[in-house]
This record gives sequence, structure tokens and C-alpha cells, in this order.
Amino acid sequence: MLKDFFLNEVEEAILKAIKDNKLGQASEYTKGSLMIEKPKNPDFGDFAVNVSSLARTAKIAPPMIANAIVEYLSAKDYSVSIVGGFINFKIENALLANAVEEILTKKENYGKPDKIEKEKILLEYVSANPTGPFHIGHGRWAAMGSALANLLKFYGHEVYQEFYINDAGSQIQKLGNSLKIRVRQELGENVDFPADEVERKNFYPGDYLIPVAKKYVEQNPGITSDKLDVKVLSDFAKKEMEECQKKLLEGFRVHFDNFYSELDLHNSGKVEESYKELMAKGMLYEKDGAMWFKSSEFGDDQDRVIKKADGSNTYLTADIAYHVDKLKRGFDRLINIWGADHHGYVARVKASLEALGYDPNKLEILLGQLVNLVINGEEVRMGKRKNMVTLDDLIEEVGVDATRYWMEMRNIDMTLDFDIELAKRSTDENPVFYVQYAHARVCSILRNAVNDRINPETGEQIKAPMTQKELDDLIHNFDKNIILKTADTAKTLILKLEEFKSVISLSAQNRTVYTICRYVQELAAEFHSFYNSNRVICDDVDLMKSRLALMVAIRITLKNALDILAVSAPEKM
RNA sequence: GCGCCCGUAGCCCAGUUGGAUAGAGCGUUUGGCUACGAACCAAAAGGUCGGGGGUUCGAAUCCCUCCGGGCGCACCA
Repeated sequence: MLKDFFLNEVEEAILKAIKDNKLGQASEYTKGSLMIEKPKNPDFGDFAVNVSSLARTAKIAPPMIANAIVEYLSAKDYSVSIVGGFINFKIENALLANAVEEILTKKENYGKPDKIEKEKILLEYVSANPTGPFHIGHGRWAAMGSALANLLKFYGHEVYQEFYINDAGSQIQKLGNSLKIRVRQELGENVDFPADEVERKNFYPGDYLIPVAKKYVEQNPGITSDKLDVKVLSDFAKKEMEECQKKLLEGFRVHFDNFYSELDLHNSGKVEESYKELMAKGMLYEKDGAMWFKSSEFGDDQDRVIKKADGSNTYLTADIAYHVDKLKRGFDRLINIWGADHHGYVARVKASLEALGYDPNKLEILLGQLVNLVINGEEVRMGKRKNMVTLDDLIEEVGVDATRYWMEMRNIDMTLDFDIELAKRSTDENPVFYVQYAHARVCSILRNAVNDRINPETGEQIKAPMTQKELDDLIHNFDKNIILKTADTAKTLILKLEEFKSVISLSAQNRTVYTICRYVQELAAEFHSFYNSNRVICDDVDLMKSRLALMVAIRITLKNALDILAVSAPEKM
């Protein structure tokens, strides 16, 4: 990419200059310590590098250093100017034509780096209890996680997506008890959940179990209240909830490779196994009748109970076994997306891996801030179960594209206010439509280039400027001289297209999805701006061809980016 | 009290890991469709980067401190 190209140019020049003793007292330079940036003011140039940081070791003023380095630059296909400690580069059209050519050649692979250190990554996200429908917060992890998976795959990693089902523990009992009440209601009994706040917490009083109860009664004709078995009911409800969650995820374009059951983990003996291993390594001790893990020896603020006084395991015990199992399955890297409310668990899970002799740095935990639902400008508290807005409702109301985009467009470190009204609106306030509109518009131009049209006023037929075959030829047998025709007017647009490669690299390395959203909005803006001041289909045939090639490049890049976000790229809207 | 996240234009957010005059979008004001989609474009106004110290050639960015908001601090999951 062009950034790397200029960085390489500068670094080569520096090394030569040092060899010739032209950089004062600087005797060495480590590659990668300088950075190519885009000048704030485009008059300076298209790319720039600030060499001021070399001033200290060289003991020369920054402008002098810049001058010395410039002496060694090839200046082929670009020109150079110096302002203070900045070396500014202005690129020539040949480089722009190369950029477009690259897009047309690589197509759906455009944006992928040539070579990376490929890793086998296990990405775990959502991982909810199978005790009810997803709420709006799960939607953020679902959208971000799946987009991150797409991004890392696109970047070149091998990504395995996993959902950890929290199907063991007291909440399943609670689910069974709740369904029992719903089934008894279905059988005509006059029962309800306890009115007392505290007792009510032992149940899930949401309406969503009513249809499950109906289904259970249908499938078990003749069942009576006295024959209801909580264990059977829990299993039934659990299965129903899991099905319901899986269906929703598919519709939300979230595809897991595996659903990993916590219950299976317990039954497999792996939990007991890692417990014994910790014991064998002397990492456990007994206090107040419980077994404690010495996590504070590995950076946690305190030790943690790993087996309760009643002999049962804590959640952490299973989580340790789960993460050990992930590593045993041969992954180079584990990435988890967790809600910020779980941040206290980071230290203890990492501690356990270290205690068992694994590298805790293989586990990356991305903590995401929570989501607030905003209706009519007012924050709606999520805590109250009865007013819960489910993810299902939200998608139904807002649509998959807009819901995903709004979840993806914010930095994970930010609390997200999800404004339903705003997300629904298909106006300027909604960036997802702005981007999709750009794609549709490009497609429209490409259609017009090959379709006959009718003049709405005179009614006469206007012949298409070219055939589909001519358009295909233009793309497949790309002539670099053609694109040079439009390089001047489309310079910022082409540079933006070229930037996609940097955006992918940075986003993948930093595990950020919102940067893709920002990019795609910027690219759409560049296109719309270009569109308003330049006609693509015009009388100058070479110019038209040149701009059509550019349109195809835009369509490819927009599509590649939107595919990562799993937001559709419509040809018409 | 302790830990993590956040505080940048009226609103919502960027800010390329310490660099050039702090930037987009929305909203406001003003212009632009008898040729490719106006769900668009162009322009203007709008800032004590929460406050105060410090580090250095240089700070929205790093350190300290205070203020404000969110989330955690279980032998729950």
C-alpha cells in the first residue's frame, strides 16, 4: 500500500544517509519507528512523514535532517517538499492508476494483505444463558463479534466462532420452575409467580414461556399438574430457548461454528480434571470449608473460591476448564468478547491459565461497554424484566442492516445509546442508508452505461453508450492509460480507495470494527462528492471508460467493506 | 473505599498510539436538480479538548490530582 511504499522509501534513504554519515550523531535506525501520515492540509501533499523524532539522537535541527534524507530519495512517481520537520510527498498519476488497477484485478480479495502471520483464532462471543430471549445488549456482541470474525478472516486468519452455552447451574432449575408455573396455568390452574420481590427473583416471569408451555402441553396430551417434573421441564425449556436463540442469530447473520455446552463440559470430566491439576500444582488451599485458588499470586486482587463448602463448583471452575480446553484444541489465540460487567473475571481467568503453565497472553479479552436503549430521547432501563425489549423486537422494528450497523459503528469502549427512532429513520441522520445509497448509485450508473434508456420528455429511445461486453472488457483487460484520464479529478477518491488496505490492517490488528464503518462512510462521501461534480457517462468515450472503471473499483471496495460488516450492499433501494 | 470504561462544537462521535491551523455527521443558516438516483452536493457559523498541576522542542493524546457519569467489587451464573 502507498503508506508502506513511502515508509520504505524514507527508511531506505535514512539507512543510506547514516551509512554516508550525513545524519549527524545518529548511528542507527530501527525500522518502523517512523510513521506515514496524511497531512492535515492537502496543500502540503498526499502523504507525509515527520522526522523530528530523529533530531534528538542526531543532534541536528529537524529541517536539516529532512533535507539530508531527501537527498537520498528516488522521487520516482512522486515529488517531495520539506516544511519544518515534515517531508511531504505528492504522488503522480501513475501511482493512482496502479491503485485502481489493483482493485479491478483483485476484486473480492481487494484489501487483503499479501502476507501476514496467520493465526488460528478461537473467537468466543454472546455466550448467553439459554433461559430467555436475547436482550438488546446481546445484539451488540452478536453484531460486533460476527463482524470481527469476518474482518479477521478477511485479513487472513483462520477463525473459529464459538458460543458457550451457560446451561449448567441454578438458573436452569429456575427456568424449570418458571415453566412449571406456566404449564399449570395452561392446564387451567389459578397459580402465578410470587408477588414478593425477593421470592420472585427465583423465577423468570417473562411472557416468553407461555408459548413454550402451550407447546409442552400439546406434546404431552393428558399431562396433569401432579406429574410435572422440573428436570424434564428445564430440559424442554432449555432446548426451546436454544432453538429460538439459534434461529435469531442466523437471521442476524451471525454464524457460529460451534455451540459449546457447559453441561457437556462438566459431564466430560474436564472440570474435575483441571481442578485436580490445579491441586497437583499446589495452587489450591482450604479455608472455611471451601477450596480456594491462589489467583492473587498471578495478578488478581484476591484469591477465588473454586469449590464451595457444599462441594459444588463455582462458575470460575468451569470457566478455567473451558479455557484450558480451548488451548488444548490447538488454537494460537483466544479472543473473548465480554460485557464490561464481567471485567472482574479477566484477572482470575488469566491467572488460572498462568498457574496451569499456559501463556496468559494467548487470551485476549475485549471488554465492551453496555447498551442503553433510548426511546423518544429517554433512556429505558433494561433491568426491569417486564419492560424488556428483546433483540427480536428490535430487529423486527429496525431491520437487520440498520441494527447491525448501529451496533458496529461505535467503539467498543463507549457505552452505546441505541436510539430506536433514529435507527429506523431513513434520513441523513442514519449513516447506514448513506453508505448503501452510494452503492446503489454506483450500480445505477453501471446499469445506465449498458442499458438503453427512454428520454422522459421526448419519449425517444437513447441508445446505451456501450454494451455489457465492452464494459466487461474494460474491467478484465484493464488499460492503465485509460484511468490516467480521470486521475486528476478523482485523486482524493482514489486515495480513499487505496486507504482501504491500511484500514483493514489497522482494524484487524486493533480488533476494531467501528473503524470499518468510519471508512465506509468516508468512502461514500468521497464518491457522492465526485458524483456531483463529474459526469461518468459522457461524450468523451475515453473519459467515460476511465470513470466507469473507477465506478467498478468503488463498487468492489464498498462491497468488500460491507460484507465484513454483514450489512447488505443493495443494487437498488 | 478499590478496580475498569468514559468526559472533545447545541447533539452524537473521530482524532492514525506525542506532531502542521483539533475534525466528520446531525441540527442551524445560505446556495445547487429541463442529462448518470436531491436518500445527494457546496459553503458558513459553532471549541478554555471536564478543572488544575507536571513531563519536553511539542500534549486532546503520557504522569499526578480533583470533579462529573457508567459498570463491577459473591462460597450467583
